[in-house]
Amino acid sequence: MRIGELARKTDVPPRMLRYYEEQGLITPRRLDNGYREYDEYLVDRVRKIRGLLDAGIPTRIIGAILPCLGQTSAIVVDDPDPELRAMLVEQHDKMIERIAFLEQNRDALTRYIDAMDHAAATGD
Amino acid sequence: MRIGELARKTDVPPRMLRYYEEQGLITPRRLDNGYREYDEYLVDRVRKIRGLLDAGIPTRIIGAILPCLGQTSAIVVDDPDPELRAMLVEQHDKMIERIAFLEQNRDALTRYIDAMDHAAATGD
DNA sequence: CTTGACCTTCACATGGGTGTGATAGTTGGA
DNA sequence: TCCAACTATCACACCCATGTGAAGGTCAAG
Repeated sequence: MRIGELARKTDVPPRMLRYYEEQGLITPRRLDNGYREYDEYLVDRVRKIRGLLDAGIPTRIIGAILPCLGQTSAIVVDDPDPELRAMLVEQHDKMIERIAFLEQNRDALTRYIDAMDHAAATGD
Repeated sequence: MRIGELARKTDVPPRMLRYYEEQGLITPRRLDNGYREYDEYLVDRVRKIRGLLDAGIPTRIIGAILPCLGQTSAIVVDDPDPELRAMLVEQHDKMIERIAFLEQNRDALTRYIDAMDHAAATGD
């Protein structure tokens, strides 16, 4: 598919798709026109990129860990690079932290909203 | 405490503490010198701000939800503003999304790291 | 009284993600 | 054939979080 369709499917503007390409996160083929041609699997990939960006992870890091996030992890393991491993562990730990933190705040918001609703239902 | 001590305790540079103040996230008292004086409870608050920023939440939103994240939620509920409620629910939902997303990727990283370790332990 | 560590404000810079517009080439249908 | 919709590249600009440095005030210790 071309860039417009991918943009529609992922709700990510073409401008950003080109930017992610520039950052090395996606590498579409080119048609004879020069038009970018995206494979279907890139839809998922772009969604993943968006999620990671929204979670505050910069493209540099995304580029590094993206190849390791596929469900078919068995294939990719061939060079036991200790530096890569350290980095993955680091990002893994950061994610755990973020999750715990967000869970806390999610619960706090739940409580607050419930309290609002309760206050509105009983007194006023 | 003054800004330097708070900076040390929270690992957030003074520059950023002033910035958060400018954004309305913290409001320290002033000594007769003009020096900022921070209460102890602001340590936690700054840590919360950092966590939210790290999670990709902009200061504008942080300012809006921060008053609702205290553990003493019972006190603050007095005006049942429906707009506020809608916003809180929106942020709450976004947090849930982020959590689910991060959990997925955390698990993917876990699997990948395990696979690396396994590959290193058996073959080479 | 001076020095050094702290604080103040102000301003300018930078980096990353994003928006927008100019200019131009391609394509497919009326 | 021409128009509309798409695409391409390039450039400029914006917001936001952050760094950095200048110029100066406060204060405690020597």
